[in-house]
Amino acid sequence: MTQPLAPQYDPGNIEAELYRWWQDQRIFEATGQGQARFVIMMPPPNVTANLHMGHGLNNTIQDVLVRFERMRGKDTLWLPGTDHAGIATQNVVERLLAKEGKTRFDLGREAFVALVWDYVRKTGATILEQLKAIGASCDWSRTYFTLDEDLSRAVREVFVQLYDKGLIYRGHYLINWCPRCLTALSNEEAEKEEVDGHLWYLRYPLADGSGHVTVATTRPETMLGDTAVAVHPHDERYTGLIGRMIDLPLTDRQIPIVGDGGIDPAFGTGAVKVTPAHDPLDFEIGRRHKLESIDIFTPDAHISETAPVAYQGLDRFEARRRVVQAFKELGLLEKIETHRHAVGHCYRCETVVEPRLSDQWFVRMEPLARPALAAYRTGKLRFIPERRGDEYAQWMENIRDWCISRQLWWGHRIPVWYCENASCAHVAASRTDLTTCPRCGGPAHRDEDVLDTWFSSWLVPFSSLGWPEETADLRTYYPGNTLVTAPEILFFWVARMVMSGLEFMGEIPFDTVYLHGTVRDTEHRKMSKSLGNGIDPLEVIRLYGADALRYTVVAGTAVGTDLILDPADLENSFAAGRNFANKLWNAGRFILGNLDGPTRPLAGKYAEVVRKDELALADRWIIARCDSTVAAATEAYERYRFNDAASAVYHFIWSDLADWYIEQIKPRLYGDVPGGDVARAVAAATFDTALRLLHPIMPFVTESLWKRLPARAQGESISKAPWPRPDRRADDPAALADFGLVQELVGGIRSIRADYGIQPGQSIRAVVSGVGRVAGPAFEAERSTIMRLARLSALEMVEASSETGATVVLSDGTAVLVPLGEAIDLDKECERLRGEYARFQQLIAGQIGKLANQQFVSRAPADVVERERRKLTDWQEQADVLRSKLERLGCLQ
RNA sequence: GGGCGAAUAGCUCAGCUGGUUCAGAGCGCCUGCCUUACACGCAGGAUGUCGGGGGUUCGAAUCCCUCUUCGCCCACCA
Repeated sequence: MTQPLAPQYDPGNIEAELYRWWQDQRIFEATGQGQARFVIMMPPPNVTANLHMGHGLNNTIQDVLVRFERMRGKDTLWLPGTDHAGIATQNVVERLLAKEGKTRFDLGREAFVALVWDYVRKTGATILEQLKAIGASCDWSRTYFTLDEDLSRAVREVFVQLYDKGLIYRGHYLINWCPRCLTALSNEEAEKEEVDGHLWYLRYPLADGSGHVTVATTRPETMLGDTAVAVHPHDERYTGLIGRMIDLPLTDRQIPIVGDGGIDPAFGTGAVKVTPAHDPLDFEIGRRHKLESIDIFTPDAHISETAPVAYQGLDRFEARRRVVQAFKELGLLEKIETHRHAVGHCYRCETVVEPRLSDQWFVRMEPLARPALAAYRTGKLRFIPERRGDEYAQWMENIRDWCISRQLWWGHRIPVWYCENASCAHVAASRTDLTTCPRCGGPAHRDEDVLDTWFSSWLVPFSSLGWPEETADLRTYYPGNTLVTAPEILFFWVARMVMSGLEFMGEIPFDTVYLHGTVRDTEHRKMSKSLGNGIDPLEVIRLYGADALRYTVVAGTAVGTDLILDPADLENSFAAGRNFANKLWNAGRFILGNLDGPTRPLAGKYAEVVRKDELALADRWIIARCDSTVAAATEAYERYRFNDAASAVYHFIWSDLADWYIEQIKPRLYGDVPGGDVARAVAAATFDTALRLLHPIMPFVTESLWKRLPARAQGESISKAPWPRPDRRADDPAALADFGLVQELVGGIRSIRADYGIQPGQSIRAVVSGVGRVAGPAFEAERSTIMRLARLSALEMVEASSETGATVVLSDGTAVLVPLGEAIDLDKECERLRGEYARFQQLIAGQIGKLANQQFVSRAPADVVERERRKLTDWQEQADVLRSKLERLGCLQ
C-alpha cells in the first residue's frame, strides 16, 4: 500500500485530487450503454450566481440520488447548465455601468449585450466550478447555457410552433410592471406580500351639486386617472345615481357613475373609483362599460403628462401624499382606516409592482395545462412530499395566460417581424431572421422585446439534449426520471416543464418531483444575502470538508422539512459530519493497517473466502447487522428518506463496527488468539459494504478509503462499485440476540464500574448467574471479549450464586454481580437495588392491570396479548432476581 | 379571505401502518479516562405534561375535534 494514513482525516488534501481523478476517469459521463438509465436535470443556477446553501442543499440531494443510481448499475446523466437569467443578469451589469455613471442607453443595445456576454463569459463558470467542490457528479461534457445557439434554436422553434397553433398572441392588457427594472413580469414574478396599508375614504361631488359619493381606495393617487365610479346595480343606496356624473376633484374632468356586478356592496362604501389603466378589476369594468383608460404613470412610476400639471413628475408615493393632502384641504377626505392587503413585489428587486396597460406577448396556457394536470391526476407524475401535488393541481386548474415578453435587452429576442407596409401590416413569427415581409416583400422590423427567462428554461429537459434535432442523446435521455428542486420554482419552472414536455415531446419530462425545503437560520428566517444570515458552503468545505457539509445537509433534511442551520455557530452545525468522516477514516485506518498477516484472498465478499462454520459469534453478528443495514439503507434511499439512510449507516459504522466489532477482533488480529484471517476477511467485507452504502452521501472519504482496500484494480472507483444487495444467508437472529446479550453484560458491568467509581486500571471479578438457559453459550463464546471490554480479572458463570455484590439484571433474567469487597459498598448497593426493584414493581403493577382488563384481553390481537404476557413474566423474573439479591444482602431489614 | 403543514430533551430534529425501535438520535451538558484506529475520541450518566383541552379506542406522540403559536401556497374586496 501507499503511505501511512494520517491520524486525522484532512479533507482539504484529498477532495480536490479525488474530484480530478473522477473526472479523468470520466466516471460522471453518461455512456449511452446499459439497460437502465437515470436522468436528472439540474435546476440551472443563474449564470451570475455564487454558490449558497440553497445550491448546496439542492445539489447534494441530486448527487446522492445520482450516485446511488450509478452504483445500482444505471447509465446516469445528471445534466448541468446555467440560466442566462434575463432580469437578474441585466441588473448586475447595469449596476456595474452605473458605477461609471452610465446607463445601458448610453451604450445602445448591441454594445450593452456584448458587454453582458463579456461579463458572463468571465464569471459564468464560477458556480459550476463551485459545484465541483461539493462533489457534484454531473456530466460536465454536456453542460449547457440557456443562450447557447442550439438552445436558442429550440426557443425559436417552440415560439413559432405555438404561434402557428394560435397559442401565442399579442395583446393590450394590464400586466405586472416593475418600474425599476422597466419591464413586464408574469403573474408568478410579481410576488404578493401582505402589507399594512390604509383605506382612504374620498368624497366625490356629484356634478349637479346635489351631494357626493364616497369611495374607498388603497391607492388615492390613481384617482387622477379615474374614468368612472362603479356601484353594484342592485345596491339600493346607489341605484338612483347610476348614469349621473361626478366632478372628479383635482381635475377638470367629469366621470360617470356606472352599475357593475363585480362590485361588492359590503366592502368600503360599496362605491368604487374606477381607474382602468391601473387596476385589474377596474380594467375589466372599463372594458365592460367602454370607459377611457388614462395612464397617469411614466414607465418608472412617476406621474405623467396625462395628469394635472401640479402632479406631473412626482413619484407615485409622493403623489399619494399630495392627493390625500389636497382632499383633506378640500374637505373631501372622509376618513382613513388601516387596511392589510396583498401588494405585488418584483421577484428580482422587490420594488412594488405597478399594474400597467401595455402591448405584450402571451402564451395561452389552458390547452397546455389540461394534459399536465391529467398527468398528475392519473398518477404518472408524483410529488414528494405528496401534498405539493395539490399546489401543482391548484395552479394548473386556475392557470392564467403567461406574459412572456420582457422589455429587456439580455435574452432571447422575440422572433417576430412587423411589416412596415401599412396596407399589409403582416406579423410574422419566423425560425430564421427576416429583413423583409414574407407576405408582401416590403420592409419589416423585428420586435424589440426579449422573452421571459423561463421561456428557455421550461424547455431544458429536451432542448439541452439537442431538440429539435433528433439526436442520440434526445432518444436516450428523454424522458428523465426525477426532478429535485426548491418549492419556490414549482410554478416558474417545474409545472411549465411538464407542459412543454407533453406539448413538444408527447411525454412528461420526469415522473417524480422531489421538492426539498428551504435553508433557514435558527430563527427560521430564510438565509439571504440581504439579511446577512447566510452560510458560505465553500467556507464550510474549507473548514470541515465537503463530506461533512453533505452529511449535515442529508441528515438534517427529512422529506418535506426545512434545513435549519446556525450561521453563528458553524462548529455546532457541522461537527457531527466532520466527526463522522474522521471516525470513518480512523476505522478504515485501523482495518487497512491490520490486513497484513495470516490472511486469505480478500475480495469484497467474506462468503467467498470464509466458511460459515469458521465464523465466531461476533462475526455472525456483524454480518447480520451489516446485512440489515444494507436493507434499511437501500429502502431509505429508494424512498427519498436520505436522513434515514444516513442514520442507518452512521449507526452501523460507529456503534456496531467501530465500538464493538473492531474492539472484538483486536486480539485475533494481533495473533493473541486464533481466527485472525477470518476476522480480517469479515472486517474488510463489512467495511467495504459500509463504504458503498455511505458513498452517495460522503463520496470523498469513502472513495479515498475504498481505493485502498485489497484487490482493487487500478482506476477502479467506488462510484461504479455495485450496490450491495441484501443476502438471505446473512440472516442470523440467534447471533443478533446472543451478541446483544454480550453487549448488555459488558454494559452492565461498565455501569457498575462507573457507579462505584472503580478506576479504569483496576480489574474486578464478575459472577454471572442464571446462565443455564440461553445466555451461557454466548457468554462462553465471547468470554475473552467480555473480560477485556469490561476489564475483568475473572469471569465466573454459574447456575446460581450465593455471593453478594453489585448486581445488574439482564433482559433475559440472567444477573451479573460484582462481589462485595474493596470496590463495592453495601449501603450503596442496597440503595441501587431498591431503586431498580421499585422500578420493576411499578412496571409489573401496570402490566398486571393491563392484562386484567377483559377488554384488552378479548379485543386486542392474540399475538399482542401474548407479547404483553411474556413481558410480564420477564419482568417478574427480573424482579425476583433483584428481590433475592436484596434479601441476601440484608437490604430489606 | 381560501387551502395546506408544523409544534417531541437546552438546540436541530427522527419516530412511516395506533401495540417490542416507543419515548429516540446528533449536538450541547455532567462524571471518569491521552486504554497501541480515532480526545473530531472512549466509557458511564442526567434531561421530556410528545403545544393546551376534549374525543375515538382494550390501548394514542401516532386517529378525530377544538384552541394557541409559527410557517407555506393561492387570492383583482377596491
